[in-house]
Amino acid sequence: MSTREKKKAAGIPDGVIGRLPVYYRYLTELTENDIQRISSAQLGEALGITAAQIRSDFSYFGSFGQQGYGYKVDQLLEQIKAILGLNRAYHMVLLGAGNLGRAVASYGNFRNRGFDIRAIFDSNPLLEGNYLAGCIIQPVSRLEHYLSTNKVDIGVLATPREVSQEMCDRLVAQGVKGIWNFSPLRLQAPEDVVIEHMHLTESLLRLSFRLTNPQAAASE
Amino acid sequence: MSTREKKKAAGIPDGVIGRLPVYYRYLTELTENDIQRISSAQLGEALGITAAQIRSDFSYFGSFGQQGYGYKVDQLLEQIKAILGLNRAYHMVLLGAGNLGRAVASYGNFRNRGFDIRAIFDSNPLLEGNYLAGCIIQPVSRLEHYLSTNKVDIGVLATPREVSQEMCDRLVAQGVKGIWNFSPLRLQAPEDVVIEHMHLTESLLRLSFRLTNPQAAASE
DNA sequence: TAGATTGTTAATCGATTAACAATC
DNA sequence: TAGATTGTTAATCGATTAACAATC
Repeated sequence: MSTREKKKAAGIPDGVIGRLPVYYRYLTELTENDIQRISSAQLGEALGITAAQIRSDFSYFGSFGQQGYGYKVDQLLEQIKAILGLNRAYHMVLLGAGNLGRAVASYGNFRNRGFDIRAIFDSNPLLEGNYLAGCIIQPVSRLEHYLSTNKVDIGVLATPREVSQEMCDRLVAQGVKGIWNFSPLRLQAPEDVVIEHMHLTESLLRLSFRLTNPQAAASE
Repeated sequence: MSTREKKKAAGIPDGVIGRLPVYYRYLTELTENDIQRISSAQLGEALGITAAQIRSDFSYFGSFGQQGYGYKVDQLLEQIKAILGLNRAYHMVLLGAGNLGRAVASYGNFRNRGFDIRAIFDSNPLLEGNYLAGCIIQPVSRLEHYLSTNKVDIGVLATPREVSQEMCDRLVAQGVKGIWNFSPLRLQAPEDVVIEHMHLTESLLRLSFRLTNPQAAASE
């Protein structure tokens, strides 16, 4: 077993997973500015990460550079896109067309990267039939029918806290493996379901903590 | 120097800061259900955290329990509220009244905890004068005047990426020490400014990674 | 070739966990 | 008092950093 296989077998650390999107965004910027070559030292300088950590992060997935040269930006970007799973499209459904749901549905930054919200459900009959981001808002009772006739990759939960767990269960029961959760609640789901939390309140409380305890800072 | 002082002097680990809001929410739930007493073992069971870690986390800030008894829920909650800085009000301004800004302004979950958005700015003249969450939308040119006559604690950035750094600079120049950043950009600011990022795209990319690399899971 | 920079190993650092004396 | 559980110390684990042989 190679070092890489050993590292990977133990699971990719959360820190690494968190930095991959950061690399992705910066490399995208570099290609937009026609920069073709970068070293781990330059990358680290730009992102506030040590060069050793960057090389260590990449080494979980392969060898993408050349000694004495560094990395070809476009090649490295392609590798990271592949690692992040960005070479395919994701079929998404949105549950909850309230303020937050509408914002997510209208958010352009991931739409054009293959993350397509293709159906929207809300329990409010007043919203039924309205258009939102190119989708007709459907009653939640139609959820199972939709999921059984469409292979959905990701369910976006922008529902009130009280119903989020039930909605999560219904998504999972129909085979949805990814949940993007905006409701202020830790969801329970089987191990093979991936849940990513976007907790506005927790984020704001961290900010509040850091404002209240300046000495605790260090972060970033 | 006590152990606690030594620990704290080295800075509070991000992991601890991240768990504090989790404790806060769960303890709030317990008080709502009139549960008055809890041990670190029970707390850990409920939150998927080891009891030792919970006690270690608390010990950064003091001794809140009693041997042989555990913790009084209401006392512990009060302590954590104080640690998180929730015994005061925060004067907030929102920059950007687009989809995301509107969602944040309308989001109730932190409004009633002393986080008050008291002014909203947008560069779009069509939005000027409209009401949003009880505030009149003002032109961005009024920002400095507002900040110079109001002590603002937190600026919420829901602006397009292109202008976010400039808006951040203008907030910081007028003494705003906390930035809640929703725009897909790492902001530059002096050390004493606390920046908390809410990066939708990064979150979605982490989800995409975990869906693509199931073996990497382990998380949560 | 000489210079530069990778990928990887070893060393360090820091966070988590286990153990237990203190004590309610 | 006996039982339970804390707060803290020591042990473990894992992630980050430094160093360097490999090599483009």
